[in-house]
Amino acid sequence: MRLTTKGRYAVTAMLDLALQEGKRPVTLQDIAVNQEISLSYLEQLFAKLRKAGLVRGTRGPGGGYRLAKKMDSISIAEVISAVDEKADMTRCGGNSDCLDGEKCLTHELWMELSEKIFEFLNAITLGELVRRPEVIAVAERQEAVREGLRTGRLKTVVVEADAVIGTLK
Amino acid sequence: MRLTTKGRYAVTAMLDLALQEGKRPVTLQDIAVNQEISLSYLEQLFAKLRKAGLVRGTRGPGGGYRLAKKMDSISIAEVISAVDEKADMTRCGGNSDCLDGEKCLTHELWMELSEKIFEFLNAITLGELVRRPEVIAVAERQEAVREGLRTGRLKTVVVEADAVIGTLK
DNA sequence: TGAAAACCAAGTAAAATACTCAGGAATGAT
DNA sequence: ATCATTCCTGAGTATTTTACTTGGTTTTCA
Repeated sequence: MRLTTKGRYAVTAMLDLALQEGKRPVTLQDIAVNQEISLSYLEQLFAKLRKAGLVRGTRGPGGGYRLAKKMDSISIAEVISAVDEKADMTRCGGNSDCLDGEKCLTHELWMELSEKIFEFLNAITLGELVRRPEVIAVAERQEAVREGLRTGRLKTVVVEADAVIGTLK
Repeated sequence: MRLTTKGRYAVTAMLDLALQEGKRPVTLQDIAVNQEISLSYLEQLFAKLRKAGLVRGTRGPGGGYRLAKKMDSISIAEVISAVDEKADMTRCGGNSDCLDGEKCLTHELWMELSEKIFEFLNAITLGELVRRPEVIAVAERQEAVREGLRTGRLKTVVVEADAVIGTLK
């Protein structure tokens, strides 16, 4: 179980989806603006999430992404595994032949730690996160912005922000 | 607390030192051969370990490295922190202003996990590892090889291995 | 028909990792 | 004294991963 910003991006995006569950599908454009992740990068991440059976996309206007399973049965570990192709790790990648066909000195230690991390992340679901007070608080702030966008009050700001992002990235 | 092969190299090398504690100082050349890590890379890692006050080097023939503290008071977390310059992590690197000066959705989750990993690794010392049966087993095998080297029985093999490593790396 | 969205493939810039190379400086053994 | 051994230092490099860009194609609603 590796821990990178890539996995974090995926979890954040999935959480965004979970928070909007029940409403219309969420577009990647929407997530890109909200979580400040590049749209094309999100597309790549979602290709993997889709292949892992975690999300379903619908095309065309009004389309977007939805969770493919109940949010209470999607663990954080699942999400991270979906996007983190289990890079070789060079040594101790899971096989016990890390050093000349034998276990290296610290083999058991890393396996133990990896197991602990997995257990921790596997015990937490998107559903649980959605119910956490601090997540709700952040989500409400973001929802206010989103609402502003939809009613057109902040349209100008967004177009400008979009232009800026376009020039920056 | 990041987890990379770099940190693993460092822990493995430190464990090697701990296993030889009480005998003559261990040379990096020795570790390089035993753990199959490049000598120059080891030198860089040990520069950091030294700056962190974890090892002491003595120069000249018969020199090498020794632990600078009791092995029971050196935690794995300490070793990893010493070599892993806390790369920015781009988001959620520890500061709570990961997204426009505000916490991002999953901020607390990552902080919580990071804390858990640290606790786990901080609770394990080199001393404990040295006493683990599986470590002792691997160490004994490696010690046999080392012994062979010193008595000269395997000298040729080593010189050859060295030459091969030299051409490969 | 056309815009909005997912989908797809290839390429790229920046950063981190894992080294190499080329020395210099201290120290023990001869 | 000199030499081999060892630590120590700094600069450079190859590879990999991350994060992103570009430029499309396809589906679907209106």
